[in-house]
Amino acid sequence: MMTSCDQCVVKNKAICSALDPDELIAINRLSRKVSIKAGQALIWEGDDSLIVANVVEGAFKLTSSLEDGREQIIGLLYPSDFVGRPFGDKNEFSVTALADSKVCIFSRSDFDHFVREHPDLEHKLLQRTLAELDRVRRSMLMLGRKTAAERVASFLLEMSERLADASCSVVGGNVSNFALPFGRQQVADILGLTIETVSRQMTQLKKNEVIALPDHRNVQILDTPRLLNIANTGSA
Amino acid sequence: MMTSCDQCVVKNKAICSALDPDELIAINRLSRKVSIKAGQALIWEGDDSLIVANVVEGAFKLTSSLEDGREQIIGLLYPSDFVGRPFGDKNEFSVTALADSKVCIFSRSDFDHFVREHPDLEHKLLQRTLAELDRVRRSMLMLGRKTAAERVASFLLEMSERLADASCSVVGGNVSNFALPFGRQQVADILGLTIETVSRQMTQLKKNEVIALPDHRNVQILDTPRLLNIANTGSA
DNA sequence: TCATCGCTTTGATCTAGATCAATGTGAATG
DNA sequence: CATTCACATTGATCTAGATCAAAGCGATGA
Repeated sequence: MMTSCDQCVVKNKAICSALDPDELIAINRLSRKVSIKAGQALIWEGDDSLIVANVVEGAFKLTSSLEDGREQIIGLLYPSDFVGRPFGDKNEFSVTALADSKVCIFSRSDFDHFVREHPDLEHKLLQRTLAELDRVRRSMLMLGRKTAAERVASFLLEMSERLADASCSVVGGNVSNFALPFGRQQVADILGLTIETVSRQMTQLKKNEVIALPDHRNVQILDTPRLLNIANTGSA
Repeated sequence: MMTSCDQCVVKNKAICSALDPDELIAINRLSRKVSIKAGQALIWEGDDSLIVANVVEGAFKLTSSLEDGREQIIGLLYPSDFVGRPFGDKNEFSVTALADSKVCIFSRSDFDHFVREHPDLEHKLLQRTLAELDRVRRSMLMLGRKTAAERVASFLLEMSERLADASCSVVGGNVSNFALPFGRQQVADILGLTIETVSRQMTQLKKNEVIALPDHRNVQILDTPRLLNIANTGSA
């Protein structure tokens, strides 16, 4: 028996990978694929938690804002990532598409029930939540205690881990190429800085030949050890 | 049949509350109560994840540090809170007692196995982890985007929620009394500020009669609405 | 009762990063 | 191919909060 889950591009990485074929058929009945245009919100801060979803394609930002418009990006979500607040009645954060995206949506109550009946799925969800908690806690150290230079360096290293294009890496070298999936303002909102400070730190790194900037979106790490050093101690 | 869990002061609030009497007997065999003196570490950043625990008595801080000694407090742990990193092989953060404390310790591998065999327990753990994730994400907004005045006000409100002593509240009033379980430096490490800035913000709030400070450890909130306003907009 | 010690507060100054203000750049559009 | 528009960079200045440096407590203990 075929389900649309069989053809899902994230079936092996999303939490669904915990399910066997019968279970996939069951969960498939609860889901629907939805397209979201860049800039469109999937979940609003303060909304009741009515849906949860898997990211299938594209990218999202998870944000929290102050009344006067100051915004902090709390996390980035890529294909196979899980979105939403299961087992809770409010969404405390907004989820907005950074690029044209596709998600596989479930009603939260359907999902909650299904999860409780499938411990392996619940286990996958727990593991993901624990990993995300580690990641968020790491960024608390960054936001609370790191300088602008340290933040930008840490950010570039983290992005290169997530996005490094293996096909571009020079054999035997430590060169790493990647395209940031968003602009400088978003970087600033991730790092808790202003756009100008981010820009200045980037040009500084370029001047010192730690990175190259072929264009505004692309980054090439030239000297990983030095970048690592800056990320952890601020000193070049 | 009696187990020491029967007499445990946190049995109704800790994750163990998901277990029935038979299961309590089983998990009891895996646990041991340990006393930790104030200032002593239970877990070190970077250690292998060999144990997990429930806090039974006292208070702990969860911290992350930079090589040069800058420290960020990532969370506070009170009785019934769960400590440690299940289903992972490294502790990314340190856990240190703020006061003389007692914990109920499990070997991580024992605990991991036991949890996987008891879905209700795993569910409790998931709910706790999701709630903690919400809390940590809220503090990312604080660390990334709030001013010193906003941080201190938010902190006092959060502490009053956690620690407000009902017996001290004036009938019909909105007065709220509580004792901070730690000194100014720790507050600074929670808020990503220096001790001097925290102190200045506190005296400012006192001068404006938003709070009273009977002594260094005790706080009395005199004007909750105004404090709320400062927490969210910075303006008195 | 008065030293001592570990905080906390207060004051003076400095600076990293914000803010304000042009200027540059490159992709999209007529 | 100019024009525009959305970002990014760069420069000049300002300021919130850090840093440096003295005092104030309020416990402890001789």
